[in-house]
Amino acid sequence: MAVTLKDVAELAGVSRSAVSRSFTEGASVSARTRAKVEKAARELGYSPNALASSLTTGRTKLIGLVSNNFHNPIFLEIFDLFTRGLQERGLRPLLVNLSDETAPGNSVRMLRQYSVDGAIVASSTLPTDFAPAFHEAGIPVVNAFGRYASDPRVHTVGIDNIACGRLAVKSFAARGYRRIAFMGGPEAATSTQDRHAGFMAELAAHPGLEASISFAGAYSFEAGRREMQRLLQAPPAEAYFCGDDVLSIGALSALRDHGVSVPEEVGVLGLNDMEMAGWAGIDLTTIHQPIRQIVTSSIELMMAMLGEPDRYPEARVFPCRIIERATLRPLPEAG
Amino acid sequence: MAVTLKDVAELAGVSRSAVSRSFTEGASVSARTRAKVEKAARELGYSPNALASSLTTGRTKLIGLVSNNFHNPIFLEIFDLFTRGLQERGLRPLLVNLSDETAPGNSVRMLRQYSVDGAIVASSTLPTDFAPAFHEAGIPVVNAFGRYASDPRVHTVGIDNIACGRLAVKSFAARGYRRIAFMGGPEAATSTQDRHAGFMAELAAHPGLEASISFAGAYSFEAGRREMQRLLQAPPAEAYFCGDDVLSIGALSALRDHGVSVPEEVGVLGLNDMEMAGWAGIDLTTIHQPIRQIVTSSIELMMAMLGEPDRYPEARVFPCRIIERATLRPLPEAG
DNA sequence: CAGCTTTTTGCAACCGGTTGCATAAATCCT
DNA sequence: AGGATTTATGCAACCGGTTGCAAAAAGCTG
Repeated sequence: MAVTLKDVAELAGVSRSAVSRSFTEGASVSARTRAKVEKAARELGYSPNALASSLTTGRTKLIGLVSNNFHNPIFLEIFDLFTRGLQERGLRPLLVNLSDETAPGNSVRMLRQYSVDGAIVASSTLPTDFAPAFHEAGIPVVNAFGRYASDPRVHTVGIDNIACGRLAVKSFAARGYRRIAFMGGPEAATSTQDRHAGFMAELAAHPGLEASISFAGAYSFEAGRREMQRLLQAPPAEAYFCGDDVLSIGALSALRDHGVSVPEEVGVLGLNDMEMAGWAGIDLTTIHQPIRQIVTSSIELMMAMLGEPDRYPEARVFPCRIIERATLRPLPEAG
Repeated sequence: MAVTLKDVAELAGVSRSAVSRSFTEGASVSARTRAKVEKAARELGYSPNALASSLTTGRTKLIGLVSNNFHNPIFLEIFDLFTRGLQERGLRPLLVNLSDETAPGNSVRMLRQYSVDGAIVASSTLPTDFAPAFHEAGIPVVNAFGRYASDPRVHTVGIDNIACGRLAVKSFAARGYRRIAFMGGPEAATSTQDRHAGFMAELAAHPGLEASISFAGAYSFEAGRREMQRLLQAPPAEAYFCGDDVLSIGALSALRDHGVSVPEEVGVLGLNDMEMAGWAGIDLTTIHQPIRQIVTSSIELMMAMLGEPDRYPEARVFPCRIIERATLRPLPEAG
């Protein structure tokens, strides 16, 4: 049924090695044999079996793409960038949906069985020892959107969530908000913890500010809406830093229903700058996370590791900046 | 570096076949050897190489998941369902992002090289001969969200887009709208064509109605918004059937900006019923597409085909129904 | 315990490729 | 032209598993 090397060799009247060599870049074959082989291959509709060759070459060009964020629309943008970027470099994404799993055992085992050349863990919510487990199992790994650490155990690409937390407080202060609030995502997510930590740290530097803290159950519209509804039972703060855009949009919907005007009475600041944040009618002021750069950089790092598996681990951090839209008061005019 | 069958065999003091058999369900091994083997395997941290075994068994458990819809948030929901469903059945999704490709050649070749056991083409916009190309290359294929045909060449699971077009017109008529409009997605998408055809067909049965037709450039917010802005330069219709929810949401934003009240002055009907359609503040009346059932059914069909590759092709069609929300006038009270 | 069945085991060939090595063919040089 | 190099080719072993087959071991019967 499937046509193999042998069939081509027979038709072309050459040895199997000759066929194999004709299909490998830079192998020692004369132009004449290569031509014969290519002709025969074309006639038979042959294409080499990548899996069989991986057995001897030790490379499958398979990259595990591991994630647990299948409910936040920004991850569709991220998957798009990852899959395109990997494909452009001849790599194939093998997708692993963790669902609610938070231990690495299963995915490590599975990806080892499939001999992936590497794994990209794309998540901002997994525990810090998740990605290193791949490294320990001998799988080159890049942790995209992972927690920044000054002494990373594995390659990490993302933003400094602590700095984001600080940035939020600074922006609030600069715009004259005084009673401010942190409304985080799930408390177990490392990104939430770091943003929270940054928020608190910066708060200490602004004695004039008062802050309140709460957490939503998930990075989702419903969770944000519900949490804001709960908060609105008491007099609200003047500005909320929400854990994420989709959470912010949920919060905004609760504020609107409650007849609270944004940004006059209450300001909202998101994080991510997903496509939807810029939609007319939403117009969310948010901290931009440079996902395109993070993805590109993660893939570059992966490519580098394929050539040099023991590459010394590094953390790549990208700066975030505020995108001014309509849910936060403008900065007072300088002058 | 990697630990193989041979290592385990040596440690356990048995033959390589014995080890192989210990890891295959229902093979002929005594309990005693299996125990020895398992112990040795555990000590060495062995797990069998799925790719090597695929060479002889002819099964990789790899399923190509082919799509080009990486800009419509509903596809995140769809990917979530597919990846979970496949994983639960021990299958591994190999993701193919077509970007703007519309010819099957590349993906067929690639998936053949990786000896996938099957391919799921998940798209409502590809040309009708896309999925059959996999079949012709000997790859079992299911076309999810594909065009319904009474004589399918390959397994097709989805909705009857023609019926959806009719349903839209019927709903408009029942609610007393008279000047109605079809605002489709990209004209080249089969789903757009079918919804359009259904719309026109049903229109013929309602002599009292007047209709206008237009198409947006893509299934996206921006495209919907821009198209509605264009339409609003002339007096608008009373009700629009938009090609898709995200398109509808774009249209709604243009209507709102224009000060047009929905559903009083203009009604909007979407299609898909993605999560976002139900968000407070959007509350889009829409035709529900049962994506969970479509995905589950596609996977079932794939499983069936793995056992019986020449299975006679069938089309599975799921009914759609209107979800009543706030962007269409209610039905007049019966009585 | 012999004789017959059934179960377990190892051998060896195979899956579809790659690659080191020795040899054959082509090319270069004087 | 003849010898020295360089390039091209095929053989055979190997990658990490599976599996048909025959032989060995175990189980059963009387």
